[in-house]
Amino acid sequence: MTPLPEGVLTIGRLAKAAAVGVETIRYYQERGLLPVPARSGAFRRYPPALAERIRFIKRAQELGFSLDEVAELLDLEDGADRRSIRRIATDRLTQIEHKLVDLRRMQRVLKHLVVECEHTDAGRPCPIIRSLSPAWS
Amino acid sequence: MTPLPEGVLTIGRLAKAAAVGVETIRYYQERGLLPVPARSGAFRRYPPALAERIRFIKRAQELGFSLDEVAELLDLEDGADRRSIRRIATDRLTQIEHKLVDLRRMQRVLKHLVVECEHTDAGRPCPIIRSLSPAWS
DNA sequence: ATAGACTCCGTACCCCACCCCAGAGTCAAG
DNA sequence: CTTGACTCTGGGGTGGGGTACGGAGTCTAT
Repeated sequence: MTPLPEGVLTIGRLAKAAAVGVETIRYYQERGLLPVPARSGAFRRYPPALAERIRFIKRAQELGFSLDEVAELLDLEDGADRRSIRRIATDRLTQIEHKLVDLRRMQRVLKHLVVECEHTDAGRPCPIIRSLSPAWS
Repeated sequence: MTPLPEGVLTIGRLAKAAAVGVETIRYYQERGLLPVPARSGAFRRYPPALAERIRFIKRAQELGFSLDEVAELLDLEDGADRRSIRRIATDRLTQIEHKLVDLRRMQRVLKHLVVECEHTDAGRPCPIIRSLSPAWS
């Protein structure tokens, strides 16, 4: 089970090299993120360099790109069309900034409610519940 | 089609009053977020006050609570067990703070990359792509 | 009595990025 | 040649929060 022709990997070895599951690789192939591999018999055979492409995908995901966005990035991978690449990155940046605004708002409201709840007379209604009840908005 | 006994709503009218879909109400019932309603014949009959409970749920969702968390809050709705209520709220707060840290990291990295890309020689590889390629990490 | 609006229930489907399984086939080492 | 590790395909499941469909039943106004 050593790579037969040197430098050719089975799907399992590629998966290990890229630290992903076998299913992930088949899935990426279906999504068009990886090239359709050569076959020897029924088995897929991969060049080891593909592990780098998979790690590229994983890194992009960690930055919050969806697989569709990653596919776009891969199409532009030669780096020639810098404007398009920047557009994808800035779009993503805008989404992140919107999400940050939302989360900060939630954080502010909840923090306030928790503090208020701690400092409110036990006899009176809990401010957290009260804030959710329509009559008190 | 006016409410038959005064102050009793069909599911459709309750849905309209609470500004949600009919399916949402049936779904909430299944999830245990709403009481099993009385029936007149085969049709569910609701007291109008339930619209407030539904709006409670929707408000809680806007603060980022999951339906499971909302169910917990509803169990504590009388507001007596303030400690438990605060625990749910502070748990949610912790989740939000973790998410904020993640998003700020993504924002920082992407911002940096976009700026770098703008100020880099067109002849040299795009820094955004380069940053995703394993060899350059 | 009939049209049309509403409701019933169950089931299936949406998105996303996979994971898991069964059953059959394949491969290399001992 | 056998063993055991690997791979193949196809299909289903996950979670979260619903939405959509469709045939049948029910209600109300005219």
